[in-house]
Amino acid sequence: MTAQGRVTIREVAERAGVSVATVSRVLSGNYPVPQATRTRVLRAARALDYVANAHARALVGGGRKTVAVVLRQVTSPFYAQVAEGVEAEAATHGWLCLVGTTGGDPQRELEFVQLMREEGARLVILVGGVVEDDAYRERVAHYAQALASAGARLVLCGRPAPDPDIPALVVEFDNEAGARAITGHLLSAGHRRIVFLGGLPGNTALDARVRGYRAALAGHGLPPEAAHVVDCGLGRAAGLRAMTELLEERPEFTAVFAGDDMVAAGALRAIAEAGLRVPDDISVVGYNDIPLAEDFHPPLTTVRTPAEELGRAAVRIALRDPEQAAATHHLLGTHIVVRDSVAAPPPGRAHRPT
Amino acid sequence: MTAQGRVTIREVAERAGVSVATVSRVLSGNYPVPQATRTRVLRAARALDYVANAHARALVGGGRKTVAVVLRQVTSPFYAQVAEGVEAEAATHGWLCLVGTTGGDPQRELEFVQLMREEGARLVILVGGVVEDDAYRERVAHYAQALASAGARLVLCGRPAPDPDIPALVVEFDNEAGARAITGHLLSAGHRRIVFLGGLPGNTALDARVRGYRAALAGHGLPPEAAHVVDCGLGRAAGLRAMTELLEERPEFTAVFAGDDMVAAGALRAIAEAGLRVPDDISVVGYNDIPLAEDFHPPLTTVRTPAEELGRAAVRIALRDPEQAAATHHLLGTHIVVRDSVAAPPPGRAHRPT
DNA sequence: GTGAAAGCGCTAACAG
DNA sequence: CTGTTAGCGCTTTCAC
Repeated sequence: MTAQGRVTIREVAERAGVSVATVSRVLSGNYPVPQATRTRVLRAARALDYVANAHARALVGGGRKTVAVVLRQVTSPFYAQVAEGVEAEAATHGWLCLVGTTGGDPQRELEFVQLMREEGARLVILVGGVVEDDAYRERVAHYAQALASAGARLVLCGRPAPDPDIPALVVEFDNEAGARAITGHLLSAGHRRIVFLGGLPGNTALDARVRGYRAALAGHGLPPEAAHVVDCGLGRAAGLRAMTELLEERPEFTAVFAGDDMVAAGALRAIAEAGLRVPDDISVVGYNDIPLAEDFHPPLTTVRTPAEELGRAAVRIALRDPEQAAATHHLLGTHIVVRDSVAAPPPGRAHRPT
Repeated sequence: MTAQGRVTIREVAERAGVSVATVSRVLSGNYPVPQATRTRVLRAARALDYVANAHARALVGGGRKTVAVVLRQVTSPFYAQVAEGVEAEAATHGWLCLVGTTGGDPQRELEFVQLMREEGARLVILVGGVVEDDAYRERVAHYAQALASAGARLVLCGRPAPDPDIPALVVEFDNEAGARAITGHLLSAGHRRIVFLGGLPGNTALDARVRGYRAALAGHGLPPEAAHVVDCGLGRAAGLRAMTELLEERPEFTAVFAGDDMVAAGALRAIAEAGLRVPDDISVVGYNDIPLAEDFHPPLTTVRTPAEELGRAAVRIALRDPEQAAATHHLLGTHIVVRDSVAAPPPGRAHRPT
């Protein structure tokens, strides 16, 4: 059994001396029931500490609405904030929130989505950039179609819809604009040799940032060769390693644009270990403005992506207008938060040609 | 309906030209079925993209095992790690993991536990210290009893069992020992005026740390008045505010023991804003060793509490030996990780009497 | 007003 | 080997 000694509606009915139908009516509260019986039933339920069986309820149709979030990991500050946003907004609407993590494994993602179909989730939210290959497109198209045919909806947060007529709602940040802006900030400070640390070719979020970075460079009249992208991927460890190598091999840059704040953390550490100072010797900027970015040394100038708002928006939009929401694309804005990790390049190194 | 167009087992049966029982049997795989029919059924299920209805399954007994974690918030690095541990261990066992957040509100905690009872969760894990008052004790006793009578189990992570014979499993860190050790570390460096920042009277985790702090002081032959506990509560903002005030009013201390790493982050910032340096002017230690603690300025010396392991242990122990596990108390060890935020007190201030 | 009864989709006897 | 059937706990017509 689902639970050995669980109290059922029948026992409540017996104790209250009414039928199960009456108990159901009282508990659902969607049907007029005279005050007298009402209290009798309530008292019985209270006494037995009765809780309804959610599965039975779901089976017959009145189930609790469920939203599922799928992320790579909850320990990433950024993902955690998105999850919190989803959870908070879901709670607001009285929905239940399921969280699943995949560790970045497409197989586990698939299993989890399958599981959510079984559980009857009405909303499945996939969070985070991915490498967008054919396998991905096919997989997501399948999710969307399967979910849709069961009356559920798919939301992609920060990852692209594989096909415009796939019934999926896309909500993401304007990565390209954000990257363009922060690169512009570096440019304005006088930097010309800026390396982008943390590329991840195929990953849509990172690719967009790289695009924005290149666009800003070009917009400033710099030649395409001025761009220097290091494809080390994300994470503090990657940033630390890549920056260390870069410092040894080709230190002819004055600023670093890290793919996200964790990469920036690693880069900062590498620079410190090399005996250099930020921002005096090298300027560094990040992306996302995670909660502890201002506790880095020095406090990090970065792009603020309101992650919790992303999560909230995802469920809000999906719930607000189901029909219209499908197959639409929502872009959330970002802005720069200036702290202490950017300064003018050191005198001898500014404007130095390639 | 639970979902408009959801494919049911009956449709699969029809398409495969067998009975629903047969379909159920091949899908469950717990009953011998000849290869021929087996493939026919599988093919039909595949073609229809059938997924079983988890609620119907749960209703009849074969439901998926579910574990629920309840935490204050997922954006706290520490809680996030615990949640990740629970999720990972649950996934290992093929269990589903539900995450609920309360924002610290007992009312929401109660609602969530109720919800988990409805959902038929077999394991409910409450994470994080709380203020232990009569209301709390009563509430938890009720959870435990209700869960137990439904064949489910309650696990308290980092919070005390209200009563030894309440059927709840307790798994937590030895806060007192950890606090004693790190205070000892400060003492060994020569500090005698150490303030504990982040007390939260009634909160069992913090109270234990304060006890460890006092014990270490006493063990070093210092009088009880040497202890100075600032009850500012947890969080970066609290640490920042409290430290700022402290620096203005009573700067006669040489080291700070922050209740956790977030408080330490705030304290560090306050000290920097006051124009003082860590560890030259003031030493600072934290608690928990969150992932970014080494990116603070300076890298923070702190107590490592393996949070993910706490989460894993909670489910592992609960699952391993249900009978024995109930009403037992498990203490997980911690250790100091030394980084750069502690030094000897500045010459003029060491050993200065009260 | 309230009860009896028909399922929701599935599994597990129990027959055949 | 496979089909029939009886529920799991609940909501919801449909009668009384």
